[in-house]
Amino acid sequence: MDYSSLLQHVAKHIQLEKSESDYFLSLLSVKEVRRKEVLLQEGQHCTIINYVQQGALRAYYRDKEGNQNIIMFALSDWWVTDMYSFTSGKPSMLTVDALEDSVILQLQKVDLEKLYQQVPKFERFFRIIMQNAYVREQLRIIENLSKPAEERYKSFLVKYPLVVQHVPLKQIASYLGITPEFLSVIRKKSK
Amino acid sequence: MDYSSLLQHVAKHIQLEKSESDYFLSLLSVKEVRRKEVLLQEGQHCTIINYVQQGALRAYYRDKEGNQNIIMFALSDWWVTDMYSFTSGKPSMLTVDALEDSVILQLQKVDLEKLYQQVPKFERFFRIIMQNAYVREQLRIIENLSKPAEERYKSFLVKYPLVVQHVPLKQIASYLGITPEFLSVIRKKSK
DNA sequence: CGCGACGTTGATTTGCCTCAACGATTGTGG
DNA sequence: CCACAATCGTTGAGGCAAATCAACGTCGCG
Repeated sequence: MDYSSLLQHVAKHIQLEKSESDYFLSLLSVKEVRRKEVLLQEGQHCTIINYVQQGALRAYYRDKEGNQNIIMFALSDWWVTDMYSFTSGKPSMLTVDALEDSVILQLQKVDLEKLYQQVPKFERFFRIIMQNAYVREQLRIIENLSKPAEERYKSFLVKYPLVVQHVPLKQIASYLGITPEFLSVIRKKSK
Repeated sequence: MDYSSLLQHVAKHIQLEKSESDYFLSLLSVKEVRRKEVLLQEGQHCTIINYVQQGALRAYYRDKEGNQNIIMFALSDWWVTDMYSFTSGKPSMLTVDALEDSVILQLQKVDLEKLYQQVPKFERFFRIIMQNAYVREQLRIIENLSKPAEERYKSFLVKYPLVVQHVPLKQIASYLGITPEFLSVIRKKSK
């Protein structure tokens, strides 16, 4: 298994000794999933954080009416889990599944706690990851509150060009909080 | 100045030696603000993170049309800043001002960096703070995507009863992403 | 006391949804 | 490798949630 992309990703924020990165890698397990395979089912207790080495995942919330509301896409180099369930221990609200065949590195919550103790630098690493995640979610809230659907769509195209290549339009509609039909109307206007 | 509420808040997540908490407190400066006073103006470079010791702040985004979209309320024991600007160094998108006379403890970005170096435990502390902030924002996105305005309002009443006591309805409407007029319609129905 | 912010009401408009239908792909089992 | 089914993207008619605009009484504050 080639962990170079993960190690490069980590190296952007903290510097590790060889022994530290070895220890870190020893805590991970590799999971290969096929398209549509479910990594986390709504209602389960989420004890795993996933790093996408290759492929594409998504996380969605299913509401009372059964609609899927897409909360995030996760391409290569992204961390994804139900952080609410992961931190609180409560049943997860989200389902995480694979948009295409993917290679995932998994870290158990108990192992993450050990990692924090053995290599406190990872507190810094995940502090930065969480901080960025917080900022991203807040920017999304700002967009949702202040912009109409058409602008949110254009902004999405600019912000996540890679996602656009991997994901059908109806899922982008769901992420934007609109129906596929209405996205279609928007797209026609822009042409 | 009585820092006990801040120290109790910190102690929920990390244990500090006396020398460590003394150092931490030495980095803070106290700012007393009056109702309507601005702590951070949109467009400024945000280099301060604020802890609300007493009172109430809010952060809002002003869109092209000039509408205020309230991003967060911050009561006692909350941290508030424009985290986007704080971390990226870019001009802030948010304005932060006081909803009532308040006592704020301020920490400069450079001092926070020093704090991380001198007392690495604070990496853990802010990792947890950021993680919680991330989860909160994600839950808000889920609500905004999946629930109609009336349910979001009811849910807000349950989740932030203290805010309701401090804040006029039109600001709650803005937080919920609806107009004051429509909130009024919702409230009439519930009676 | 007077003025501006607030909360409310009603009439009208609009952004987006629902439902139904349709070709065009995609993918899958035989 | 084909045939059929499922998913996708799109179009249109009709409907609803929420916005806009205007008006009004109330209240806290200067």
